[in-house]
Amino acid sequence: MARPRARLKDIAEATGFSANTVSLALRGSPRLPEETRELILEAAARLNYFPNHIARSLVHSVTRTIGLVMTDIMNPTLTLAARTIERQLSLAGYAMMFAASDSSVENEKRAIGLFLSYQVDGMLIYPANHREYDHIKVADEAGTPVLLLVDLPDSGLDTVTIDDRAGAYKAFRYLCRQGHRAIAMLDGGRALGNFDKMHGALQAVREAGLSEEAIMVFEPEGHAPAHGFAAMARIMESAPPPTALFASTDSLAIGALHWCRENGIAVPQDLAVVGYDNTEISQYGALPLTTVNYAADEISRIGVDRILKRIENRGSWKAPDIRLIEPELILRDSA
Amino acid sequence: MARPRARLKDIAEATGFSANTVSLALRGSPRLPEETRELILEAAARLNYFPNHIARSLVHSVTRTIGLVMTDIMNPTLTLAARTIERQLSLAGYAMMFAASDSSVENEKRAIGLFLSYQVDGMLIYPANHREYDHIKVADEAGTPVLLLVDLPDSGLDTVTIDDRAGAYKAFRYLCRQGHRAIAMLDGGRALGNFDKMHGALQAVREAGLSEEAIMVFEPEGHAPAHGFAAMARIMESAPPPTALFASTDSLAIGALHWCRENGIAVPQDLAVVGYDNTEISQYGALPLTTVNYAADEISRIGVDRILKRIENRGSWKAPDIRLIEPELILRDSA
DNA sequence: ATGAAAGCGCTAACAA
DNA sequence: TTGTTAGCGCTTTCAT
Repeated sequence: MARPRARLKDIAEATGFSANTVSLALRGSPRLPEETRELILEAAARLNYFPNHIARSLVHSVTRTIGLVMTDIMNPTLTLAARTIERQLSLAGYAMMFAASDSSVENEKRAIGLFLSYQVDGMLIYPANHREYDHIKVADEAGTPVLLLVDLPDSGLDTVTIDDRAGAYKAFRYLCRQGHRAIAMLDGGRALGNFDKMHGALQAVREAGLSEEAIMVFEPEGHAPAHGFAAMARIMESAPPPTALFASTDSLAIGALHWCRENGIAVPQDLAVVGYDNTEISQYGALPLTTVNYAADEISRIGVDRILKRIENRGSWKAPDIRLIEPELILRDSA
Repeated sequence: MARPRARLKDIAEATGFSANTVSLALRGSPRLPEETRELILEAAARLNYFPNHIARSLVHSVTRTIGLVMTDIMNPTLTLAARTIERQLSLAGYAMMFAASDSSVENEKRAIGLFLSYQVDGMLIYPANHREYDHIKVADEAGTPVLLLVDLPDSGLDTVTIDDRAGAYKAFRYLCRQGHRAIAMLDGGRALGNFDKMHGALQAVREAGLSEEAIMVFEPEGHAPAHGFAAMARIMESAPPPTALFASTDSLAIGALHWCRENGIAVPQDLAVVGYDNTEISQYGALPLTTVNYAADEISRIGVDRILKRIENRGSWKAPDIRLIEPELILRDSA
């Protein structure tokens, strides 16, 4: 029980061949006679052998592992992204290591350091902060390809992400066209230095011929539904109260809806609500919620493709590439 | 740019010491003079050195990595579990590899094989099927500790999980006491060989002095909200229709609620709904949903603790331990 | 057709 | 206090 695992050497001794021959046989080398190979494969099966990937990695300096660093997997968008990424990697024969930063740059640094020492072949990063990303650049420059899933302006890093400016623009254009003139914007990104959605909102409001004051900005104290819930009390105290709400994530929107339900605000009759980050949960979630489709699935697929291509190219690498995917509104009975 | 990473040897050459001394210095050996250590640390920093964990793992036959295999991370319960597990592992200085089986035993086998060849120190498994688990036992017996997050009867494997029988019992006892006599049970576990919830339901119904026919069993065609949605059409066609619904996961319940909303069924007035697997989403989710608290958080914490203890004990291992956590009902305005 | 030897980057045992 | 040697399990020349 729990005897040491079989090694090449054990198979070698069991069959009378050398470790080298065993290695060749297991990898199906054509230059070995049928007979020899079968003998070895049989012994391997009998000894319950399976290869030690760690040793192989050490020889090749390639681990076929990639690291995924995310802020918080409880955010349904990121959950979906994580799932798709794992699937794609698995199909490509890569293993995935996972770490959560909880939006803390310190945690993110630690995770990246961990992954580097584990010699991952590349990393997909959903960064904690839009301003502090030197540690990410350093990793990339030291030779471990990094792909960002959020656009960090001027980072010079490879990126595949949603065009949040365009997404917020579409949401606000839609609300303006519905006649709303007082739109609350519950925006969790500002504190982390992300003003993309704000810029899109402003553009839409301006194009509609409205004053910028049509947008009432609020910052939640976190990203969970509870924070959306808490913020609503403040929001609805405004005079006059908004007739529409844009929430920068579905999680916040869900909390906001909960507050409305408890406080007798009918959605969408009394308050139109637009979320951001469409996921299965909200799609089938019995919530009167129009959302901007973050398309986490699509960026994940494209992102994995991209980084694997880069890893497999090794030396030859061109300019960093920033790919923005434009999201669409998913209309339901809201707004 | 992308020059090969610095190794101990490089620092050795840069400082004039031997690789061994450098290794000692970097690990803070007390038997080195202050001066030497500083010299070496400085050079290491200058060369941007960080340790190659792969090489270290090869020497120690210990990777400080554990593998997590789950059916589907989109299930909010499992999302929460994954997060907690990652956190706990990270605190303990372990890295986590992740793989999803999508409830396919084939995928699960592949994932486990992958993890074994990556030499993980242990695995946490949320199994795909309640009957086929030989491949899991084999891994454990071959010396890689496995901890199950679902109880597989007679598996003889270490387990930390929710007592689903007790959970379903409480849910049905509650519904019976509210006067319900026709309770639909949307149960996604049966197809996979899990009858725990069914047993709990039967017990409650019997104790209430009702016939077993008070339970109307339905099997969804999958685990996503969409499957709960689809099943509802069949469920509400029954004559007479049920006055209460028990859904074996919150995802199914969410889909069911969506169907109710689209079909003018008021919850909980027309139909009481009890879900299973309480998560943040449903807690703040603006849904009139009573749920059984799966306590994914708690089992994850206990589970990680357990497996790390076992790993660190190495040789000495006693009888397998099955720990059942009893869930509670989270009442809201439903039922 | 098969084997011997060297080496991936690191650590541990033993010398000096 | 520091260096030398051997070896973790595997792959890769290069011999035979």
